[in-house]
Amino acid sequence: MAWLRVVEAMKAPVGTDVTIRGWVRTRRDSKAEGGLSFVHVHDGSCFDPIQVVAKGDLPNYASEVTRITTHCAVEASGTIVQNPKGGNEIAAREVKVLGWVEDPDHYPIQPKPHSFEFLREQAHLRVRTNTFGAVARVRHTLSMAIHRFFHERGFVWVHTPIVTASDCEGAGQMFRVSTLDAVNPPRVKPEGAKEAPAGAPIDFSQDFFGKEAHLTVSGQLNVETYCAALTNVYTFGPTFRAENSNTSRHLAEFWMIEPEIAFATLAEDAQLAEDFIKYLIAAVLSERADDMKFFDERIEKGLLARLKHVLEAPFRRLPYTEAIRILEEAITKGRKFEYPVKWGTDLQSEHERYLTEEHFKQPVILMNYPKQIKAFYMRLNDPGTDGAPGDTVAAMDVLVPGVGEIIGGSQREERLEVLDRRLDEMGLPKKEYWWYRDLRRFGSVPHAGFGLGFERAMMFITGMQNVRDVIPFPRTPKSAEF
RNA sequence: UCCCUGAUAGCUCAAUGGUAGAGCGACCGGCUGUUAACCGGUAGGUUCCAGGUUCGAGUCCUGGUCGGGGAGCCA
Repeated sequence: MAWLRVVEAMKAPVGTDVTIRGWVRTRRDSKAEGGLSFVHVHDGSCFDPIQVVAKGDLPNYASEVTRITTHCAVEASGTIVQNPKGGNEIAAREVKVLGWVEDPDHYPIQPKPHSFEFLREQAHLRVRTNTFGAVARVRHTLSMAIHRFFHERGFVWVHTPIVTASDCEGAGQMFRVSTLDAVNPPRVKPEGAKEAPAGAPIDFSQDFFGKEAHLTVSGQLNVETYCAALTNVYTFGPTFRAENSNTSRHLAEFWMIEPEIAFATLAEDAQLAEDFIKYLIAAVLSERADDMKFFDERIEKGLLARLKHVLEAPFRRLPYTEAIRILEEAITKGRKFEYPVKWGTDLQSEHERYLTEEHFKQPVILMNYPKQIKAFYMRLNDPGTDGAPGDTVAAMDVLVPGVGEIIGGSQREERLEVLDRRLDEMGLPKKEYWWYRDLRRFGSVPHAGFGLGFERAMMFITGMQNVRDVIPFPRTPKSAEF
């Protein structure tokens, strides 16, 4: 008898002989017809469990079937029949218990609502619940859609390194990677001295890589090198930030997607970002309609309407300078903000939300920011772009209703002399960027890219409120239990 | 890191400084092609940790640990 996944058994013709395997959600008993039990079994292949109907004449009915509790592992064989209220169920000929749940009184997961905070402490078991099963499937579907989007467009997936020995990837505290004795590390000895004096600098030349090494905070600088040969490339991998951030939107370990396109300007970068987001939404809506219906009903009311709106609305291109003007106008009309609006300063999230949720009511791509609030590698615009009162760079942020910033990107500075001036202005050592600068010396072309935080995209698409609940085993300050 | 807030049964929560309780879940029984099932009963406690005040602390005080919300940083 064929073993079918639950999703297949649900669609099998009435009369088919099947075996299913999985974990029990709930069991209900009836004394009618000489005793029968309704056992709901799920195996992760779809949102709904399948109902197994076990009758009292099964040899192990009293001894085992009626003792089944939530999350026992079972194998059930029988015939597909029509449920009186619609849908397939299995009239069981045999129900085997493959794994009991010991001490069900103290089993943490019960057939009842649990708080996400509690389930985070049971990360090894929470994936057996409705919500986290749905999150896992959507996360997989989103990952596949990301690769498919780029693959269909001729992009090459580049595996940028996890360990980096350059300490110049930009802002953000990094995790150190070292094999040195942390308690008693080797220290630099002065010329001719036998012993290093107390408090001397640590001698990283003796470390594994011969220099200080860290976990990556971004693959962008590396991926730019492949962009300058393969034209269209992207990274999709883990990223690490040792910031002491305790919020519902930050992780110490998260996944990031960073496409990089050659022979392209900011306008093409923005178009790519819009096409990308719409592709992802469409893919998840069509491939995981069951899970998305659950998120819409139980996690965020109106989620599907919000996503469909993003799918249909064109993304509004808006120069930063124009955004400031709109915000100042709103203030003169009486709109109150906690933080002031001033050209040259970064927009607060309340400003971003006003623009995308109240003023335009559609996704907004903010472009051309003041150079002083952006990174060194962003391309310097011509003076007077958008009528700006100061220098701007070709940066863009994609803002969406309900979540705010979801993508940050830019056209990169391809002119060596301008890049060098920016490095000098920001006090960054040119020597450390020697290979990045080489790209501007040997066949430099205009290019652009952006970064999308994968878990933030998950929050945007599922409506889940805490980033710790859209990754299997979240790493945050003071927390790496699993 | 800062501000606010919390930690009591497997879970969600109550308990004026004076015998630690309920609902759900688990277990037992009743009823029922059940599906958030329903009805009755039973069991279940290091009140986060370490000190302190008090005749007496779940409750008050001090310190810590961890959780949640917000802010900053950002993706």
